[in-house]
Amino acid sequence: MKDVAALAKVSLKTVSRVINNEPTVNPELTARVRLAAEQLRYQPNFGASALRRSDGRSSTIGVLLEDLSNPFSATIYRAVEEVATLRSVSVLGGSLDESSQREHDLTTSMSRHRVDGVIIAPASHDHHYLRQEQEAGVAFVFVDRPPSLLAADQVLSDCRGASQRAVEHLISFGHKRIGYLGDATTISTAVERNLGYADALKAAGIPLDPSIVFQGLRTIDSVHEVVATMIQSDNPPTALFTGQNLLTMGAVRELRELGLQHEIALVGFDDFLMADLLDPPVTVVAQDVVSMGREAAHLLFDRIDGDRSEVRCVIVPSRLVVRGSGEIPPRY
Amino acid sequence: MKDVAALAKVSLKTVSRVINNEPTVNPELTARVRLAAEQLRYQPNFGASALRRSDGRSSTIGVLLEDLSNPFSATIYRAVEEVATLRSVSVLGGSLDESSQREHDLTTSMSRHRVDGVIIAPASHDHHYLRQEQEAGVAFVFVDRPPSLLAADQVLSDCRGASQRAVEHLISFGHKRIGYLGDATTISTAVERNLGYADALKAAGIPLDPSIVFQGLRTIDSVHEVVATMIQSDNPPTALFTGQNLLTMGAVRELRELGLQHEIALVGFDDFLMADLLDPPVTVVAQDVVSMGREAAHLLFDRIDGDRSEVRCVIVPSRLVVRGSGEIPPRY
DNA sequence: CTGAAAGCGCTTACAG
DNA sequence: CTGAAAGCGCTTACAG
Repeated sequence: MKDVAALAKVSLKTVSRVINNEPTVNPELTARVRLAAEQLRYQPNFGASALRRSDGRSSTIGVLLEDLSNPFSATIYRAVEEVATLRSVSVLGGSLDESSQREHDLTTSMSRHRVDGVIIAPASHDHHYLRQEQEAGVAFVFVDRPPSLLAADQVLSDCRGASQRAVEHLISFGHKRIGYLGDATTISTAVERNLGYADALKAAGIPLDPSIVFQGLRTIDSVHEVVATMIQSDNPPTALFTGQNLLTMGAVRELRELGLQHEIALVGFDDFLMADLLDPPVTVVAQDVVSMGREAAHLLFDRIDGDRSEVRCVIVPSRLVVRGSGEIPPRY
Repeated sequence: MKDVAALAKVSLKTVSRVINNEPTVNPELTARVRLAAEQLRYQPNFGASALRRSDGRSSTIGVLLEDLSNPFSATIYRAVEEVATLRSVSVLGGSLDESSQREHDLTTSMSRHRVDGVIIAPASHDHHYLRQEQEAGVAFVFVDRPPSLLAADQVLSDCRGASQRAVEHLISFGHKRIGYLGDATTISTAVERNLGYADALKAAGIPLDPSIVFQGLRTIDSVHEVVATMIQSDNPPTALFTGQNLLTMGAVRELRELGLQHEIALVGFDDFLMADLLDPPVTVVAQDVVSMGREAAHLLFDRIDGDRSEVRCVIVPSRLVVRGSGEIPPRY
């Protein structure tokens, strides 16, 4: 900037004015500055600018999700990026991998980068440590999972209600024995989905049988054994409800291997690519992931723009996508 | 930092030494500084630190890919993040969407953030504009697609050779009439894959028939019409080679709709989730995307660490995954 | 409308 | 081993 000022024969301050598009600059000087900046390929230094600005804005936000390589996180990231781009805001991304340690490390890193705000799908269950940050003016929006011990905006999908409707859908086809496969119970959405399952059974007067409820499953492979065990038991389920993407894929695979894909009904939580091309096509609860990301971004930027209204909680509705696997009647 | 120094009753410089883990500090002072920092919840300011440091390092890199919500880009991002995390480096992510404009905007933004390096899967075909940046010390590594008019490290997958082998695989089952579906010819990998297709035909002495070669396809939907037209022509292909993920899925869907999924052979470039569970399971060329991301990250950090050796080009091998759809013999 | 001085939070270069 | 001064690239607050 010093060099630009020298070349354009104006003061530093005038260069600063031109760069920041302040209106009160003589057009001739503006032209001279722009030319000089062009010639020197001058690029303003965001960091130095943020350091001195009174609002301290870095025009950078953090997006901390479970795993940027999984389709759910990737879609949220992209939806946020879209909104951020419109405001020329850069995005620092990070994957938490269900680790509280990484959550701490990455939020610390965000704070050292002096981001204006953070969108987070948390791994930990105690967020009071973010309180200082919030008070220091960093906006936080929780997405997919609510904050614990911290008042902050959140964008969630209706896991419990949507799960209940999905299981009721199975019940409406005559199923009374519905197996449940769910993720780790440390994950709030997994708990919600399990509750929705229980709600549906209760509403239909079906007793909950813990021997066909499996939680704490995390991968496609972990599902295989569980499904095989359930199916080969004395009193196997006639339908399955899977609480997550990868678990659904695992169940599809195992049912196929057992040759039971047309005998045992299946409804999964979370849609996935090609679900409609499998045999049978898989009925799922589809979350509106793009809306979740977009909503979270809008909330965040509202806060960054100074919205001090009380904490908001946005629930994004999910819908049941009927394709075939969930409409198989019970075998007996 | 000023406050920490005051509370610990030491100079600014001593706080700076403790924060940066310089060894030459009296343990007692170190303890006092740490305590004060703890009490004040002091977080060092990366930006201010980078501004003054002699090496100017920001401990931030940029990762600019086609679309962070697609599995290929997301996997690369994640692999890079993994390596960056080990070095406590933050990652600014961006999606280019095949737009040269966005490529310019985002590289400019990276440069204003004073990133130490950029990993990029470019959209444009002229990268000489990055020359200044390079000379200013910013490392660039191109991934998936080579740079044009710029000398820079690159990590590519063996598109041409792998495509040739895939088409030869079809030929080995007796196919002589193999349709080609490919992405926009402005994308270098799409061109390479098409060349591999042509190589295989040539090596087998099969004339290339332009009436069954379709390029410039970008989405699942765009494929439907093309496949239908080819199949319903007087002289339809007995096999298809699809040059990309989404095109393969589109072809699977259309063949299924035409009821020809067991009649017409199909090999796709790029693996995808559930490909093995379709009927028939889909034979694909699987790129080692994680290795590509990891290699790119290692190259980048080598450069950031001062490696000034000549430009490197890493080719990551792909492999043919035989599953069923590619082993269907010709109908006639 | 323009500019000279001060200072953001930090590290460098030097003196003690 | 410790600290006072200067300065990174920028914006603020003020004077003209």
